[in-house]
Amino acid sequence: MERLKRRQDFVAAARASYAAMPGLTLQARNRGDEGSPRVGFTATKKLGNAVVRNRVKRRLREIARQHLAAAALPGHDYVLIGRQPAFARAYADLEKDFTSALKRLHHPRRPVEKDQS
RNA sequence: CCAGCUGGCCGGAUGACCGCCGCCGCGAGGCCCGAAAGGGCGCGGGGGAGGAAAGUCCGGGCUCCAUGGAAACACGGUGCCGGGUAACGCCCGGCGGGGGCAACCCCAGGGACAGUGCCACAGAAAAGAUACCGCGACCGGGGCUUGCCCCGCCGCAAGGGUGAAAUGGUGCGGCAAGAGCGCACCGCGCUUCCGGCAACGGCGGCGGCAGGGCAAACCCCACCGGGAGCAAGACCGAAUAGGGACGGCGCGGGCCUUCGGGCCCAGGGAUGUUUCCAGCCCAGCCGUCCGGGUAGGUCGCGUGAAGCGCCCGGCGACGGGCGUUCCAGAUGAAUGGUCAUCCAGUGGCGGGCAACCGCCAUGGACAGAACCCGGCUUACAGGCCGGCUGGCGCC
Repeated sequence: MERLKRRQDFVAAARASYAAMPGLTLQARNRGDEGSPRVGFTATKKLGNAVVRNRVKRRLREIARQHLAAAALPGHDYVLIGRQPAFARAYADLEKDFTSALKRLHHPRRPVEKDQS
C-alpha cells in the first residue's frame, strides 16, 4: 500500500473523521476518487525519544500490514497515530484497538463526517 | 578469605512463521511496461544500528565561497617537559604540587621587578607598610605612701587582637626592650659541579631575605587558526505563474449613431538630466522557441588515516611488515512483528546444618546510523577476564 509522505496529506487527514482508542488514533479521509487506498503513520515527540517513536511506528506499520490491507476502502487515506501506551501495550490489544476503530469509521452509528462544510 | 585500587572486554542466545531496505547472480523460457537498452514481477544467494549510533564540545578529510602572494593588526583558542599522531584542547611516558599506610588518584601547571587594576567584612595597617592594646633604659616634668605611678621625648615590634592573607618558621644567643642583630636547622633567592634530550633533581657554595595574593581581571610572551557547511555541492528537470526572442492578428477610454461613422479625452518607455515639439516602440490575443528557477529525481554515498590474524620494534601511546576480508546506506527515513525454548537477574514455596537442589512466577540498562573519520563529554541493568595494594589465617 502506498505511503503518505506529504505534510499536506497528513493535515487533510487530520481534518477528517477519526476514532481514538487506548493504543492509537485512526484517521480516515475520503479523497473523493477511486484510486488505491493510502496509509500514513505518526509518532510525535511527546511519545518519547527516538527509540520509543521508532518502535511505536513499527508496531503501527505491522498492524496496518496485517489488518488494513484487506479492509481498506478505495479512495481513502488512513493515518495511524501512536499514543502513549502503544509502546508497551500487548500486541493483541493493539490489534483490537485498530479493528474496532476501523469498524467505527467504516460503519458509523450516525454520520461523523465533520468537514467538507 | 576480607577490604580496596586499576586495566581490558561483552552489552542476552537459539529457532520457527510472516514482513522491511540495499546488493549480487539466474532467466534468448513465463507475465506486465518499453522501439530498444532495460525495468518491474519471479527464483536463488548474501548483508543490514552503537559502545556510546547520543550531546554536537574540539581536531581533520571532503565541498562551495572569498583571495595574486606574504606579512601585520584585530579577534578566538591553547599553555610544565619529551614523545605519538593527518591533526587536536586527544593519547602515552616523565617532572612538579596535593591526598592516601599502600596500590593509586587529583591538578586551568608560562609570566606578578613590562604596565594598569582589584583584595569585601574585620582590622591600627591590605603593598615601599603600619602601631590599636602593648614592651622598654637614658633624659625632662609631675605626684606621693621613696620606689613605684602618670605624662612627654625617644627606642621597639616579641606577645595580644582582626583577617583567606600581616614583609619568613623553630630554637639558642643577644638586648633596656627588641629586631636575621648573630648562630644552627628548615624555607627562599642566586650559583660552581654532577645526572637528565628536557621539565627538573642532587651534593656543595654564596646571600640575611630581596618574594603578599588574584593573570578563570585587563595584560605580556610563545604557538595555532580564512568563512560556511552534505539542507555542502554537481547534474536532470515538470505542471502553473512570471521573464526574453520571433511570427501572426489587433490597436485605449467615454458619449452619440440611421451601424457607414462622428465628437471629446488620454497612459507608459528609451536615447545623462529638465522643459517643449516631432517621430518610434509598448499596452490585447494566439502560436513557436529560449534561458533561470520550484516540486520531484539522480549523483555526492562508502576501499577507508578501514577491519581481522600473525610477526617485529618500542616501558607505552604507537609504528612497520606479511596475509586476509569487503562489512548498513535509509530519506515521512529500512534493520521489524509474533511465538517458543534457554542463559543471567529478582521474588515466593518446598527439601537440606550448609554449600546447594527442585518447582512456580517475574524479567532484559542507556539508547536508533543520516557525508565520513580521530577524540572528548555525558547516560548505562547486568556480566566476563587480568593485574596490583593493605590486612587476617595456614604451610
